[in-house]
Amino acid sequence: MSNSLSETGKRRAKRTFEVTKKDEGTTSTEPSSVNWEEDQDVKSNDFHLEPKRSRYDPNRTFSFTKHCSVSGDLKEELLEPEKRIIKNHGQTWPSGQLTSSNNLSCVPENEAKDTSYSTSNVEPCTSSKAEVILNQRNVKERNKVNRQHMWEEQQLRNAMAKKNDHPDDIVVEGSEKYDYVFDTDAMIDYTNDDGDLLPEEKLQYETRLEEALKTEETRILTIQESRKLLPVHQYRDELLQEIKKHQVLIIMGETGSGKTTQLPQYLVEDGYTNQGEFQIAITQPRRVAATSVAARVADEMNVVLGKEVGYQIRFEDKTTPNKTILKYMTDGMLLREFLADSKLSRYSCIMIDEAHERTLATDILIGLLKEILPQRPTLKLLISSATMNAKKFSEFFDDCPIFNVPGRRYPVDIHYTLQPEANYIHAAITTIFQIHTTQALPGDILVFLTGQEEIERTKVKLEEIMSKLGSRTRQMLITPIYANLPQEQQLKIFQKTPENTRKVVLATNIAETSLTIDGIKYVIDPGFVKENSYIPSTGMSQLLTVPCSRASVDQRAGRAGRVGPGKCFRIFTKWSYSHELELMPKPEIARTNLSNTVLLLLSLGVTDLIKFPLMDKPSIPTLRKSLENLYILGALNSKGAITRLGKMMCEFPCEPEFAKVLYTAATHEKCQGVLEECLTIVSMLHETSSLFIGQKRDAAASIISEVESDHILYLEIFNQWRTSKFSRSWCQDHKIQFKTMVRVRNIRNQLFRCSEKVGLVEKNDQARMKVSNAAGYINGRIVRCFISGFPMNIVQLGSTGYHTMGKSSGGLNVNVHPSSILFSNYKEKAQRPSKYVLYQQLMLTSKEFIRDCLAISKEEWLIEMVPQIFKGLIGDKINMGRK
DNA sequence: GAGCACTGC
Repeated sequence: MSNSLSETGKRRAKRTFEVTKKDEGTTSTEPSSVNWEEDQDVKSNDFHLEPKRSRYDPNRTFSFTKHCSVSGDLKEELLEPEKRIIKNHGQTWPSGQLTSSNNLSCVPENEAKDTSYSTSNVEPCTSSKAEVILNQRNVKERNKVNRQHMWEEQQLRNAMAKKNDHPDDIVVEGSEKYDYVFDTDAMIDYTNDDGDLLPEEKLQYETRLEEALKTEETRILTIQESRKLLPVHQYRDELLQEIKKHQVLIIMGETGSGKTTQLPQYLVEDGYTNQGEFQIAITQPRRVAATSVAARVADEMNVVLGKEVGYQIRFEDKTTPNKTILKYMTDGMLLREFLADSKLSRYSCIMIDEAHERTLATDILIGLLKEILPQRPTLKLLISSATMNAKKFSEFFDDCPIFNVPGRRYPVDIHYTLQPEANYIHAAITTIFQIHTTQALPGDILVFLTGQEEIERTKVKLEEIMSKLGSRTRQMLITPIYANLPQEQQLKIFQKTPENTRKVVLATNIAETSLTIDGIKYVIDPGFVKENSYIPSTGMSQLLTVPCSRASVDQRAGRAGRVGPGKCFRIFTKWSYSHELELMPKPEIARTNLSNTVLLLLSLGVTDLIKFPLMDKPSIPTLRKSLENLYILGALNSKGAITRLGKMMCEFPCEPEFAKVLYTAATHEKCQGVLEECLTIVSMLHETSSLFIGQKRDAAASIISEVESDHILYLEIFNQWRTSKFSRSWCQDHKIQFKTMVRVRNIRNQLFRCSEKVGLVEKNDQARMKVSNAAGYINGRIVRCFISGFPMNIVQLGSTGYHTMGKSSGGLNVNVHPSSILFSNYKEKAQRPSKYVLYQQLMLTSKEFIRDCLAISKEEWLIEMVPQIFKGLIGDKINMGRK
């Protein structure tokens, strides 16, 4: 085993050298280099590229250049191995938290000097399976089992002593020994070549190793054992005591501490479920987290998923009544449970996980929970949060205690640019090539960009440069990832990187929290993010590129340290990090439309919205706008109290505007009988951003030749798909994402069941018998239903194009987005623009765009459906025209 | 003639 390892090491070392040499003189095709400053707080442990003199100067800066000029510092590195190890050792692992998964940290300090040299020079991620397994063993056991290992160490010590005797032996430039020292894997090679093992000793060694491996594997597979290895384990009793003492406890812990999986089990063991009488709920901001964690905990507890341990997310309830004691769920799901049981009486304990992410649902949940705590003195509340805002949570819950559980992560070196870079994409590309040409494989690169367009552009640039470089560098696998990328292409990032290739992942902040990519060693972070915010005065959203918060860039950096020590290159200055960046991202509640939330709170009996406890209060204009919207929809009466219609809207898992559309479709005398159609359109509208593969118009043309609105196109798409028996091939033929359509179908089914529950289906069926169902009539009725749901989203054609209506937001000029069917109808087919258009989204990107548009062909429908708004508006206009 | 970050019920 060691032999093959050393062979690889040798080969790799050789290769690295050659590439470095060959690359000289290719500067013309290369972008210029970026200068980097290293973070003062975190010292570099194995970065070979700094100038020699400043090696241990914490304030140093260095230039990170493409050409791997191997200078004297390499020698120094070799001569001072212990210094290196000690630095490594004390880096990020809090003392007392040393665990067996890192072979550096688990060695006691005095032992580290002697033993770690060999292991520290074998990158954990390049090791063979056996190495990996052995590395997970704690050191005492390792020494006991493997005397051969000690022998190896002795050989290494001897080797080092020899080297120190003749320091001048190490000549770097052009030396034959160069590749020997350049790649640290070669150290293993030395041990074995120098070894004079007798054949029987060798055999003995190998048999022992085999045995050790086997027992090790079984040990690792023992779930109960591995549970004990998690950092949270040693705090078990202390935690349970604190929970007993206090009603609310903030758990401050980083990823990898095991709190999400272990803490709920401790609570069960401590009797909080009282033999199945009570449940414990653990909320997560994302569905995948809820399902995957539940599966793992079921495994650990050795029960069937869905019985004692289950999960509940939208469209999927994997719990068993009277049996499930641990329930993992999305935060939105628990929020909706308040509607059925406002005391949450079936739970003895609720854990809000990842609360620092501050999703809207989390914020509302903890507000509601704070209110019911006095009424439920036995209810325990655990809030788990990252370090940065644990204190804020504690203050919110009347200074409740904070319990710190350290995490488990590898160290990540942070590098900053010396000056701000004007073009961060250019700088990112340069950095990618700096890493690619100078750093050993394996070690994939993750680059954080802001959006789809930027990612695609960067991908093209990278491919251009790679084709110019040709065979002079190693292969590069460029994989984009963003939420709207079709599923099949998304899966590419999880494929194993081929031999002698470096994977470069170009990602949006989907890679920040939502998904984890193995093998990432380098992170490049320009420090920007696209942020959506809501402007209540116009009802418009804007999507702006803004600097990330410090919490976000730290989270991104952490992505480099999941499999082993990593490096993060930030394309902004250290000064900017500490002076310009916000500490935390803006919570969702401060930048979103709150109609839905306000309606929910009102239906739960919260009448004073201003006094409702929230960590960050939404702005008064946002609240006022929400109340106004709800009043126009008829969800509130003139006194601000919730109406029957409002209560019904709450039942629907969608925006109240959509619920109003469905209500109108089933009940309004002018447009009854189109509930089916409206259910389809409403469901489709939830998923339009990831519906098409490629251009929307191409897909549209293959489905329907003439269509007057996006809404009718969506209806047609779903109907044709249904006719094809929901087939995958139909989707492929028409460039539609199958996965998205499946989601649409799920949403539609759920909304249908909901409509059934509140009696809308029955009313609709009765009406349907009486009215004409010719296509033209149906379309007119659909338009009217949407007018009643979105009376504020209607624009009027004026001399300068479309502008918004209404008293407060009137007069804002907007553009039909080029992705809309209306755009091509007007511009390409030269159809006469409709005088009024209803839109689903008004968003400011490069211009004010309206998306998903519905042409309103008859002015009188406006007055007919929402007279309280349009009688005045349209009447006024006519009068003004006469003057 | 643009180019939408990410979640959730």
